[in-house]
Amino acid sequence: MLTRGLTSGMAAPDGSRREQAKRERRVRIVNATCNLLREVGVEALSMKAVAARAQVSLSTVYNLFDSKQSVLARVFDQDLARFEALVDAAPAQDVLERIFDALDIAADLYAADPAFYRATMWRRPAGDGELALQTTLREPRIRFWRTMVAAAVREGWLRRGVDPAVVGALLIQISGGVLGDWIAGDISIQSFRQEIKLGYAVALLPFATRTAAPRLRATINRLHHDLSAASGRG
Amino acid sequence: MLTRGLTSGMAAPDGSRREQAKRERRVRIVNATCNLLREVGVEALSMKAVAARAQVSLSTVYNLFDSKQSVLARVFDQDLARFEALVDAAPAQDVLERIFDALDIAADLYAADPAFYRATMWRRPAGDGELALQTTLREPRIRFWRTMVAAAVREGWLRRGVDPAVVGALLIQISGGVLGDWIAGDISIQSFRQEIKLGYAVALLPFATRTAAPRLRATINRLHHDLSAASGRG
DNA sequence: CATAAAATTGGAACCTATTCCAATTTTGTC
DNA sequence: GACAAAATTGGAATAGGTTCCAATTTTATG
Repeated sequence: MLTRGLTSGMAAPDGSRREQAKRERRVRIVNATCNLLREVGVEALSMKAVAARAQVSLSTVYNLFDSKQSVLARVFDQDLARFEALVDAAPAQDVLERIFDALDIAADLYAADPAFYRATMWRRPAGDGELALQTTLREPRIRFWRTMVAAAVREGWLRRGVDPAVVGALLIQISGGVLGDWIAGDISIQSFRQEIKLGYAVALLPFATRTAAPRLRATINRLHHDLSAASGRG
Repeated sequence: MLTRGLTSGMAAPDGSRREQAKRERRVRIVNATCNLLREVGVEALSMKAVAARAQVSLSTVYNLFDSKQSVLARVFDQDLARFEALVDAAPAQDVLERIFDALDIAADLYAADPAFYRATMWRRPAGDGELALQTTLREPRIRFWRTMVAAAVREGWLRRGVDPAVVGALLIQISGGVLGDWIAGDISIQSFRQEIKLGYAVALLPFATRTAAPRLRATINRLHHDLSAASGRG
């Protein structure tokens, strides 16, 4: 004991083979979860299957993660990071445009991999254990939209004095609601795209400056018209 | 077989002692579920406990209901019926007022029995089985709000040509989002009341007639101010 | 009342998530 | 290479939801 170095009592340093091996196992587990999610959905996703796919024992999964939930949380983190990278890479003229581009990017992702997102974003029918996920998903996404709103205020699209937290919360509520409709199978990805943009335009309008308001009003009128036509036919 | 009456092969008629006994058992099961929900929350709600409380065997529960989920669905139905009755009974001057009264009534219900609503409305952290509930809850609630919007159009608060389905969907999305925040514990019931009203006012404003718009704008300004002050302090 | 259909019941059985433990393997350090 | 700490592993054990079944009770009908 007397001769132990500074790391005594702590885990081995990050660079150690041991920690690296753990990291790799965690990655394998998260990837396995991703893939299984796509293949069988959340409902049928068992920890045993995850362990097998990751070539790791069930015990190890519980060693490296607290619960199924926390494995899924990593999956969501990865997905959000990917989304944010795509939004950053998009060639938008201004923040207002970037906001609506982001919605398109999200819709593209969902459309490209519906099984994954349906499985991922929401929870099962009844049972036992689905709220935390919502929360897990919500937090980092709130931060994203609050940042966007703050930027929109800075750029003069939203009035000075608008609280990014308040408007950001509104946006999240809408995106969550529309996402829920899509996941529940109530609406097509096409309607998703229209409804979420309509919702965002509506949520921003009361806080818009004279510069932004006409653009938002035009968006609202166009989307309300399109959606109305669709709901009329349906 | 030859002498059997018209009900052959079918369940006994509704008035029969048999059907009535079944109905009573179903009621006992739903009530037991309600009470247990309040006492222990969803997470700890077991079908065994429900059966015991309802003085029925576990097998009987599964005889009369498909799953835990469908028992919970009945609980939600009852709750919605109660909510609608309260809204109907509220002494509102006009539909616009009735809409915001309904939000207050909902908030009152939640405030009066947070354990029940937290347990009821959303689902658990991770686990297995929570989407259907969302859907179960959503459908009848969409109908409610669509009806309100349609009435608002009829009374001249919202412009003719506004599609109740489209605006109703927006309202549901907002209420679901704010409810989620409250259930997740992110906001107080006080903020809930403010956020949901703000959201509704925002959602209605772009579709409002000249009569309604000033009222909605005033509501938006007031609530944004209040919420902004709160978020600034927090 | 007798008999058949309909429900209820208790219990076994299966599948999950999660925890615990003892045995074993891997890694870090001397 | 030897020794100790750290992880992994397999398997048992607990709990809950759900299904299945055989035995029993209740209800409907003659």
